[in-house]
Amino acid sequence: MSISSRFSVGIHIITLIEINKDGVSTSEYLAESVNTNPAFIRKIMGMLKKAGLIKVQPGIAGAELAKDLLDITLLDVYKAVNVVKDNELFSIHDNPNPDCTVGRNIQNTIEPIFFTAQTAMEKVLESMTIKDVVKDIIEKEN
Amino acid sequence: MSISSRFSVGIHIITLIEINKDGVSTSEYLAESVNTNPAFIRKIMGMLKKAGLIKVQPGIAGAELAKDLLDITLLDVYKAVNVVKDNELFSIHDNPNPDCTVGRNIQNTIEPIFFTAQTAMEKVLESMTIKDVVKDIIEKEN
DNA sequence: CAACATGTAACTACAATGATTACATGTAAT
DNA sequence: ATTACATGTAATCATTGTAGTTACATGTTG
Repeated sequence: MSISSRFSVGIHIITLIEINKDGVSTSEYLAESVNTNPAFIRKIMGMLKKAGLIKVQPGIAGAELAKDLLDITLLDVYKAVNVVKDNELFSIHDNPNPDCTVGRNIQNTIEPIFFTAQTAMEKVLESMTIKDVVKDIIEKEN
Repeated sequence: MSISSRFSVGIHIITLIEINKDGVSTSEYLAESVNTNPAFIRKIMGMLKKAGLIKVQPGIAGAELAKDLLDITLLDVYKAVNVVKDNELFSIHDNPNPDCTVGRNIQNTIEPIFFTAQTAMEKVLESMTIKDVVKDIIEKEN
């Protein structure tokens, strides 16, 4: 199991739109950098648009950021591309036997632990912004 | 995407072996509590055994814990059942375009962030032991 | 040897992913 | 308005992982 690459592709897209802000970021242009096909990029762009992170319009070439770099966290992107449902990073087997001490309690016991673990992960994503990513890439280029 | 229920089932199995320590925990008995089939339970038991968490022997009915309750963390179980490969909770799209500033740096920029996030999640799992789970279940019964 | 449990392999149905094609919709320039 | 081109979106496909199930080989004990 791995969290879908839509997440890393989403980060790539937003980062490139910023770095290419003086140019026109079409789905074809972005697809070439990501190394996939334009339709897949457009699907993800649709999700980012729906989440209010980027601006795209039918018929008009190119995408722009809809928010300041500092106001787009990696958690925003993660949620936008719908890779993990709320509180469902871990799946819990269903219908354990209610006639068994463990069976009738395991779900309620495990659920808060999984929630805490998932939240800890998401907090890290929330602490990083696209600005951090852009900055790091620019530094790596020098 | 969700992390396989093998993880929660693994926790269930170990917990039940402990709570049923005066009885015999066969794969059939465990399967009934988990509400699945014995072969699936045996597959997971094989993983837990390989990881040194439980003791099982071909031909001999029942399983026992191989370690003290306090020494089995949820991270141990998580790693045992092989639900997420090391450093691969998040997948990163491969072969981004090296001719693009973003393409040639995105992987190296994102990788440590994802590692930090995954580690934060796993630290939570490491802080909880089967003893905590058993204790919570017993408390819930009263 | 009989009864029974574990260890595995094989097969199935199902769902998610990412690639790809195709086409409808929308915009702008001529 | 027609042409050129970009976005939006649906449909299809191959691949992969999951969980369920059956079957049987292997091992132990009475």
